[in-house]
Amino acid sequence: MCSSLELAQKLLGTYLVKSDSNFVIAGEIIETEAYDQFGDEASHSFRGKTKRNDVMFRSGGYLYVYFTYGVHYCCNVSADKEGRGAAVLIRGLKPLTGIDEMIKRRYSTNKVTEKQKANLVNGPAKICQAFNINMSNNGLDLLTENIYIARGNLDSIYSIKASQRIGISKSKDLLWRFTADV
DNA sequence: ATCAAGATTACCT
DNA sequence: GGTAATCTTGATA
Repeated sequence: MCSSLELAQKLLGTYLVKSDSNFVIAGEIIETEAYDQFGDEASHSFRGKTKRNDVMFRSGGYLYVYFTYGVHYCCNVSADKEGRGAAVLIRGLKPLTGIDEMIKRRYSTNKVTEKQKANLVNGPAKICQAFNINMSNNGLDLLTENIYIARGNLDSIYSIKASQRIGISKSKDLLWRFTADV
């Protein structure tokens, strides 16, 4: 598996999919951030392996879920090789399938304003809420389980824009946030 | 044992 | 633009 920097860009345009018993929900990944063990003080893995960040140190393709601010879950895809603490935070999606289900989970109603619709999955914790991803999914193998990444329509190639990562205080200068521009 | 900070969000002015 | 909500982790003693 490639580095987190590389993976963060490769994931743009792919689909994050979760199949539950009665439905499938999916969104196209349009915003990501790379985190790495070395040279990146903002990374959970910067000070080495712990119980919490263990999944970051696995080889690429595992789901790393963490709980933060006492409220929110965020999900990442582990990157790089075994022993290297690297991952990509999924920050933004374009809703594709199972939108009603996402709305229900986010707003516990099926009637929403345009504004709410626009804010459905445009943040890492919002995605976890809409997909019902939590610590029980931490360490899940994205190759064999009910949450996975699907290759999208290759026609939809965006220009990739790099920028500063959101919500961090250290290593702010790194341009490791990637967005898909139409 | 204690404590500060946190890869966020929603709601307020 | 500011802030409360809310709790776990990791660092320090």
